[in-house]
Amino acid sequence: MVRQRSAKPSSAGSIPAVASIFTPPDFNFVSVVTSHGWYRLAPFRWSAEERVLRRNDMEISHDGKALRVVGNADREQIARMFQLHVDIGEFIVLTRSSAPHAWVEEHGFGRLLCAPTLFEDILKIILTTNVTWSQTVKMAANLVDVCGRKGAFPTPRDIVRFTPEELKERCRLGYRATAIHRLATGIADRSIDLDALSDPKQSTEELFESYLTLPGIGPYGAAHLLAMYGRHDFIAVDTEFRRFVRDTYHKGRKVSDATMLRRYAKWGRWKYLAYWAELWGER
DNA sequence: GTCCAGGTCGCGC
DNA sequence: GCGCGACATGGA
Repeated sequence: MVRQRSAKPSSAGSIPAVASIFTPPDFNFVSVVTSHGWYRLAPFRWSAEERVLRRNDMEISHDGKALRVVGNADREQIARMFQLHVDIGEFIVLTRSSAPHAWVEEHGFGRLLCAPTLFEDILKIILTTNVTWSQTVKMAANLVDVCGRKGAFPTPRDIVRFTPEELKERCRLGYRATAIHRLATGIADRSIDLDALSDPKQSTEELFESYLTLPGIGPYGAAHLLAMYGRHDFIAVDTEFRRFVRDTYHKGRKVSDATMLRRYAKWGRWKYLAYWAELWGER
């Protein structure tokens, strides 16, 4: 057992590194963290009171100018998580002339919280398909508990240690276990190359098509993945989008997807973010 | 028991 | 290309 009692960090683990990572002027920490549901999925933990976002191996806060990261502060991963590389300037300009988006600029809305890795984002998107949110939360927690190491989100190698049946049974993944196992296997044996798939030199349309080749990822998931990449040309059409547009603009009447999407055409490469802002502002 | 949830896939036409 | 049913799970 550990007999360490002092406030000093245990000698077994290195002293936690502290890093400061500067953020763009239009960056709003709380807005990004709560931009969508990811902060409620393991291993993320969010304390609204402390304004601290935690994962198994890091603790992140913001002092107004920079992110303060205690623990494993891989800069590339931090930048990915908070979309620090995404320039939302053009979107902000557009919101100034749209009444439903009048609050966006002041609130600092525009960046979406991502996982440190594309793999984690893909899995979590699969976990959101055709289930209730409460089940998504449970499946993510199960994946971390059953397959992850020391509270971390499982890597492809961690997943491949289990059979699809074991994943289904122990993580309660349902039929999603097949796609998740195939994805992990493909990455582990290099038949799926996520870096090549998400090559930023590709056009958004090409990226979309690339994501569609991934097991468990259809048009909804591909659009969602693009958004995590800061590209909002495609709206992830799902029951939530249909409900919102139907109730907000069509008095609850049924309309085609094409009609719904037409409403956001004027937003150009910011369609999904524009819709997401409206949905977000509704709360 | 039935329906459905921030869908995806494979099949038949 | 497009429509349709199956697909695990758990809550309403």
